[in-house]
Amino acid sequence: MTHNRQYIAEQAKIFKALGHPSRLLMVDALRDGEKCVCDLQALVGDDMSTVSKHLSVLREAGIVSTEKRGTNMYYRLSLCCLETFLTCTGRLVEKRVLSQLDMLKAR
Amino acid sequence: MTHNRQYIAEQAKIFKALGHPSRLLMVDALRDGEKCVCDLQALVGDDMSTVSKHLSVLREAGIVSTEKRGTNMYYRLSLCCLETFLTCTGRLVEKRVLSQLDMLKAR
DNA sequence: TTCCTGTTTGGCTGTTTGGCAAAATAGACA
DNA sequence: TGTCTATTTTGCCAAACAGCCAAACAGGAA
Repeated sequence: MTHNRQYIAEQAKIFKALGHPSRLLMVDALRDGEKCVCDLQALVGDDMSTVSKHLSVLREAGIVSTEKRGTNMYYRLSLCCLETFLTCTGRLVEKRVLSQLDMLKAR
Repeated sequence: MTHNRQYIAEQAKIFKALGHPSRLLMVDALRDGEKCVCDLQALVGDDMSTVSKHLSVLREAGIVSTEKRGTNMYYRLSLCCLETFLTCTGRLVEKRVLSQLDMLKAR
């Protein structure tokens, strides 16, 4: 075992925060630079209040950080190492989709 | 944006599965080799049925795979690239804990 | 000051999750 | 065959979550 339970629980919080389609979509979008809430709202299409709540989950997990400039609040990624992992989980998803296609063909 | 929504949703499922302390604890333990359900049950301490349910979540997300040998069911990690990401989120957690300590000291 | 705009918070509802206990299942082995 | 033993499934309840609307808030502009 690598870490103790407290440690694990904190890390789980990070994963949990990433474990929602809207949140992951926003995080993914933030990979190419900061965005204001309005941008992200346009991206996911939910109610503004819903988006804001999702963002606060990401913020509390330490995945994004914020800065208010002028009238807007800008969110940017503060978890740097997503890149490789997203690539990896992406591959897993692809592999799974492919094998499901195989199963369909096999019937 | 890297992927489409379906893609993102599938990836989110992976993160969501990792986003529970017991599940992450088990996944972490599986990093040094396969274990049977009884081992994992001893590790997390929950009811056997609860552990089994957690494991099925991990299995459906494609994070672990299973093999029945003799009387036991063995679980092993099938998501290979956790290593680096866990290290990274671990660092984030550490940094956060440290800054919380600073805040405590500053009072 | 008031108004406007972008964002967050509070409250409500329906849905999902986590956990235990009990029942069901699948093999192994006598 | 029957009986263990390890695991999964089912049923239930409480707690947490997701989403919307409305209200509150903060800062800039008039």
